[in-house]
Amino acid sequence: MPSTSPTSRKPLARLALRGGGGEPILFAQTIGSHGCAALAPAVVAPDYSWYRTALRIGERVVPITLAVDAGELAIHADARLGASQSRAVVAQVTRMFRLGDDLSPFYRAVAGDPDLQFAALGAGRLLASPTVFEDVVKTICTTNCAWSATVRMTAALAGLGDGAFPTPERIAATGERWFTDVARMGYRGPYIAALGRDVAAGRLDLERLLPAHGMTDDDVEAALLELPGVGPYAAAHIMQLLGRHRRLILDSWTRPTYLARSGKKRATDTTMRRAFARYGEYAGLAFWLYLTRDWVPQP
DNA sequence: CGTCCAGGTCTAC
DNA sequence: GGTAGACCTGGACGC
Repeated sequence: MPSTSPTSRKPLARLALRGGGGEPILFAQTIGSHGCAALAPAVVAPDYSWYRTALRIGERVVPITLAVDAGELAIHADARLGASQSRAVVAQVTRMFRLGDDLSPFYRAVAGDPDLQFAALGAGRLLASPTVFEDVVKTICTTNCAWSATVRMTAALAGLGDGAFPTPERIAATGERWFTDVARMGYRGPYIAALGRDVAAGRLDLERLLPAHGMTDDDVEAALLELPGVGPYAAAHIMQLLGRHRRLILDSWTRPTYLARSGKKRATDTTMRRAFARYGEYAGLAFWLYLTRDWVPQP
């Protein structure tokens, strides 16, 4: 982990910190947008000034560091790459930040909203992992356990992957005992092993859930709910990372946090959904930002 | 040392 | 379709 700014070397690429509608993107708010973004092999700088993870470019593992340089998103790669490999890095970073997504309709919707208008400065992009597979596995590792267990399980998984998150093939080639006995994932072990096998064998294509493939929210949710270990909470969480922002993430952290933020004594899931329904397709994003607005200091 | 539960899900009614 | 009970793990409690 670099202890100082990594921007001393020439970046591999620099991308505009603008979304698909020309709206601004705050780097710190994005890399600090949710807890999973900081799970291994990724590292978030304590002051949110850089973000580190590793990509797979063909057969290679390419560690990258992202930071803001002269108002742009600078990508530093700890490896010498050819032109097509560099393009692959840029494509994956573009996907992680979902630079093509246009959040400006959401920003217009929160204008004048005392709770959420802060977001229009460039918050609300929930950082995705390099692959949907990584986000699905990590999300399953958040279920029914303390956050410390999520950190432990995902760190063990990252250790399988030569520096990057392990491929489905690598997981498929690992005995199921490893997940339970070494990674200590309990009953989640068989779920993760089965996911790796199904993706590696081509029976399951998680990357098709990306917005580019034109599926409806309902279809994506149904496909996610088919996955072992993915229920309503996990599906909503993964959908947020896919840029599908309608579903509210409802779990043992968001529910009490909503009460604390709103000052209400109690609120059912239906009450919370109704309270954010006016944000339409951004209801889940509005809910998440309402709960996490003070995570990263606002500029 | 036992019980409870944490960023839930699955199976069986 | 809605609701108990079980489920790995390990840290936080109460006794």
